[in-house]
Amino acid sequence: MEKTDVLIDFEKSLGPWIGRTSKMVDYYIQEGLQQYGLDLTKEQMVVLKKVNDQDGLNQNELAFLTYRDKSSLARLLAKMEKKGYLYRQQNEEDKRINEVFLTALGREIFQECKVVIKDILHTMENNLCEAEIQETIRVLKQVQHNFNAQKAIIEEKI
Amino acid sequence: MEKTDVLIDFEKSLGPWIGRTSKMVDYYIQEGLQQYGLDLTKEQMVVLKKVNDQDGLNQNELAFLTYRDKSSLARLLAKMEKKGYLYRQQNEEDKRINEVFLTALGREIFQECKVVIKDILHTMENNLCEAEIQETIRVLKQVQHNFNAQKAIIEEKI
DNA sequence: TAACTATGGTTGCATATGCAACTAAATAGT
DNA sequence: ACTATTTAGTTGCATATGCAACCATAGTTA
Repeated sequence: MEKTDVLIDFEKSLGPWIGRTSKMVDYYIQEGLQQYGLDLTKEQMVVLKKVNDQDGLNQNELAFLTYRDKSSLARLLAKMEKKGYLYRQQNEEDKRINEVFLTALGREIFQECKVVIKDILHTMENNLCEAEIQETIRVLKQVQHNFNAQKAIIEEKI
Repeated sequence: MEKTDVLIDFEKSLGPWIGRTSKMVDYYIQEGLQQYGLDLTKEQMVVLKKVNDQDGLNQNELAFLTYRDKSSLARLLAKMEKKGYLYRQQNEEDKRINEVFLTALGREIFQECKVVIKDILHTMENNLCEAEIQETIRVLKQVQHNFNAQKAIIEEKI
């Protein structure tokens, strides 16, 4: 009785559906990159995209923008640097800072990436109209807002 | 010009929003479990829940139901078994199969988990009405369906 | 100037993940 | 009955992750 109760609540909640769908998206991005023969993981792709959008960001900024811990970002950068997709340049004014730039190869790889991303996004949005998509994004933004608001409340108490 | 173009498309697409929201959910679940002093990760919680819902499943079934590789599931089970939350029992008929059961401790831990889950789901759905939530779930299901359909098309070609 | 603090980045550690190669057990096919 | 194939589970390997402790540089304060 109680068991069934919880089960039903759970399946009618946003949480599990968001998680599962996200996992699926990740999987197909990974597969897409592989099919195009790109030596790049999904996570590295996210970083590549951000650096492509904006050159010269430092590691902390990039970590924030890609929703990662700075240590995790540092390790992604190290791998991508090794592959020759980007390089880190110490800032002369403030020697603590590394600014990140794409190499020519990095820019090239990203151009190929875009095709994969476009494919995935296109597939995802089959049989969905623009209004449904935008409405869903609005709900997801609200969910994010709810978490942030909750966090603010908790921190206020401390 | 082209750069801005891609940026806008991307931010108006479902993909990134689903991913970010999912990451946020994961984060708050982890935090919630920690705050309640539960020695359990989010992934272990998912497994705990499935086993609680249905005792006696084998590892392959559990892997499928929790959307994981069987190797990943095996390692989660090993950790949870070590903590005494569950045990694996070899099937007598078919000695290849391990059936998974919760211990009394496992059931107890799960009861505490439920509070955390409920809290998170409740927070997520603030300022959203039931219709919005169900509509969003419908869209997410459609996205999953689209991926499966796409996969079927590709496999057909092989 | 010396000491404290804040900030950017790295490293150790524990966790989780998928894939591929493997073992052992069960089943099918000859 | 013997061989081949399938299936359940494990293990090695490479990747990614967050947290906490750490180092070096910069900025602040006494």
